[in-house]
This record gives sequence, structure tokens and C-alpha cells, in this order.
Amino acid sequence: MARALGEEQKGSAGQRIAACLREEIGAGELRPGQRLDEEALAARFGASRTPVREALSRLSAQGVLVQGARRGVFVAQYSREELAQIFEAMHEIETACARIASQRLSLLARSDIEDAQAACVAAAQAGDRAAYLRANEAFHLAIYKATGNPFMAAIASDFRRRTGPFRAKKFNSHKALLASAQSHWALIEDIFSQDSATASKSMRAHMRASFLETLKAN
Amino acid sequence: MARALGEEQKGSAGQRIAACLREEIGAGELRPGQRLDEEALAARFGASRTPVREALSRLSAQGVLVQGARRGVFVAQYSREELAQIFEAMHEIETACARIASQRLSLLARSDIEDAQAACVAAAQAGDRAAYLRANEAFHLAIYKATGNPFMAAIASDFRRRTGPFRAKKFNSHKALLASAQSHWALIEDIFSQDSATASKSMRAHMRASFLETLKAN
DNA sequence: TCTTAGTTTATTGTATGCAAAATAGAATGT
DNA sequence: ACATTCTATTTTGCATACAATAAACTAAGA
Repeated sequence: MARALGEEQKGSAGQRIAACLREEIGAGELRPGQRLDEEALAARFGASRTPVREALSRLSAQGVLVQGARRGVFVAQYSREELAQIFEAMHEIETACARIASQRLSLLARSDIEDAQAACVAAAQAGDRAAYLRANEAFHLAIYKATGNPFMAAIASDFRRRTGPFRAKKFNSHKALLASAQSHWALIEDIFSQDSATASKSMRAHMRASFLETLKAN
Repeated sequence: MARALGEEQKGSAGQRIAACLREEIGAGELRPGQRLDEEALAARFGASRTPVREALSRLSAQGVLVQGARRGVFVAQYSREELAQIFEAMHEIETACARIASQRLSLLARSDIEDAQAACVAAAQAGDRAAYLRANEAFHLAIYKATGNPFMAAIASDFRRRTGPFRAKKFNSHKALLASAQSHWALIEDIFSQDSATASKSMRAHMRASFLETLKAN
């Protein structure tokens, strides 16, 4: 990753490392169950183990990593059962987000969602998997932001990160990207309709489909 | 606190310190906005600054603490606006929990909820504020657990912790404790009715009342 | 050949030390 | 008297060093 060392972000080294790892995990670049070596990370980020450990503590507190007792940290790995539970929780939250967003939709939020969807379509047509993954995240994030509630947005984002590695697996063909981008349109229409019942119902359907595809791919 | 040094919990020192601080913050013993001195905490827990910093990183990643750039860490403090947003999110999650719990209620979960409520009533009648705070947490936690979904339970618990210091302020009289314990009965009845619409509606009302009281007390 | 005990190695968890930055205080000038 | 600048102290953030524990490997015995 080019951004590892070059990009100068805000905050302490520990926070930068955490942000970078979070992104990579969410994008599925680090596989579930994979062990993270502290010293290797330190070398990679050009820092000592101390800020690396800080980052790992942060991420394991958020559930993105799991920490075995004196056994190192691993990218969180879930059984089918657990995956179903996570998706159920995510399902509830996303549904609530869609409902609230449809009630409070501002012109700016509407524009942000449209822009994100345009990026999704572009990436899907180009067949750029990495770009689509980011665009898709941005799309859902725009919906979360549209709730006007940063705390709702934060937990929804958290769940997206945790399921990222698993969802990423299902975007493994040009067709899958196009289908995903296509399915956004109905969701957009229903949220923009400003009818909260319709919006939440639509998101419910979207999440259900996403879950079933994810289960198949894992 | 007696539990500071004596109690031997599992895990590393950093995890024990984090758990201890989490509990104290949730119980309102540490005030929002209060600054936490690393060296003082290290002295108190009989450790060096390293595990203390680990604990602080964990908690700030969870949003329980906030970390200013080179300015130390503080117990998270929210404006009325932010408090309203947090409660809205909490409201959505608790409502979903009540709905799911009512659908899946097991005999064991039912028994746990009843036990927790008994403890609430006992603490309220005794006028023991600290005991009531813990019992009330256990009561809500039992409902979360009744969903059978540990991830739903976890986010619900997180929100409870974050709002803990603010909610704690409203339990400042014997009457308030009794009223709170009393209000649980309706909630229990509706969840035990196994009618998900009734259960979620009841939780919605409970959370609304809780929010209004909390706003007044802050 | 398989099991088991002992040893070695690698890695985590903790302590200490140092440098950078921010706050508080003192001194000087207007 | 007030503002400003320089200094000093406190405190964070990072690096290094050390201790403790678990995994891996070796070797010996059944």
C-alpha cells in the first residue's frame, strides 16, 4: 500500500496506524483469522512497537481485532452463526438509518448520496474492484450521514468495517459489481421518496440480499 | 475503590485497568469532562504508565473517553444536542432489542430478567443508590442477552456505558429509585407477552421517559 | 514409531528513559 | 497596570530494554 508511509495524516502515530489498519481490514486486504505481528507492523510503519500496540489495542476494543492471551492479535473471524448474528444487528441499524434518513433528508445529503452512487456506477462499469469497494462504502456512509445523527452513523460504520472482509469476498466478478450498483437505485428511490416505511422496507430487502450473497461467498 | 488493587481479574493489566475505569465511568463515579492523569492512574493501579495508556487508548476508541492532541484524555462530555442524538441511537437499538427479545424469549432469559428486577426492587427499597445503579444495568443487560444476539447486546451495552454518567445523575433520591424500579414492571409484562409490537412500543416509551428525565438532570 | 519431558526460541506484556509540545509562570517593556 | 515574550515545568508520545510466558523443537524412553 502506497499510503502506508507517505501519506501524512493527522494525530499521533498510533492513531494513524490504527486508521490505516482499519481501512485495510474493512477493504478485506487483511484476511479474517490472519495474525498480525507487532514487530513486522512496526517495521512497515517506520515506528516502534509502542504506537503499534496502541493501534492494536484500539482496534481490538472496537472488535475489529481479537486479542488472544499472550498469543498475539488476529483479524476477527466469525463462524456462520456469528456472521448471521452480526448481520442481524447490522440489519436493524441500517434499517433504522434508512428510516431516519428518509425523514430528514436534506438537499446536501441527497446530493452526497447521488454523487456516491455515480462513483459506484463508474467503478462498476470500469470493473475496478478496489474502487467499487471504496465507492460502495462511501455510498452507505452517505446514507448514514443523512440521518443527521453522527452516533448512528458511527455504529453503522463500525459494523460495516467488521463485516468488510466477509462482504468483500462476494465482489469477485464484473457482473457482481454491476449488479450491486444496480441494486442501489431502488434503495435510493425509496429513501428519496421520504416515506420512512418504504425506505426502511427497501433497506431491509437490500440487507437481506447482501447477507445471503455474503453467506454464499464464505 | 476497594476493587482497584485487590481483585484479581483475568487478562493483562491494561485490560483490567480498562475494565475498572469503564465500570467507574458507567457508574458516574468519574465525571464527564474530568481529566485523567496517566501517572496518577499508574500509581493508583500499581503499574507503570504503559498499561494505563493501553487502557486509555481502548476506552477512547470506544468513545468513552476523548483524547485531545497532546492535552490528555478526558471523560467524554456531550452537549444537549449530542446527548439527544445519542439517546436517539440508543432508543433505536433498545427498541430493536426489546422486539427481538420478545420474539425469542427463552425460559432462562425470562428468569434472568426476573432476578435482575428483583434486585432492582430490593436496592430501590433499601435506598442504596450504588446498588440500584448496578442492578438497573443488570436488568437492561438481561434484556439484551435475551435477544440471543451477543452483538446487539454489545452495542446496546456500549451506549449504556456512554450515557451512564448522565443517566446516573437522575437517580438522586429514594423516590427516583422506586419510580424507576416501578416502571420496569410494565416493560417486563410487555416483553413477556411475546408480542413484538407491544414490547418495542413499551421500550420506546421507557426510553423516551428516561431521556426526558436525564435531560432535566443535566 | 509414538509419546513425553526438557530446552530453546520467539513474542507478548511491562517498565523506564528521553524528546517534543503545551501550559504556567516570571520578567521586561510600553 | 497591562500586555508580551521568554523561560521553566509538566505531561504527552515514542523508543528501547527487560521480564515472563507460550510455542516449537529436540531428545530420550517405552
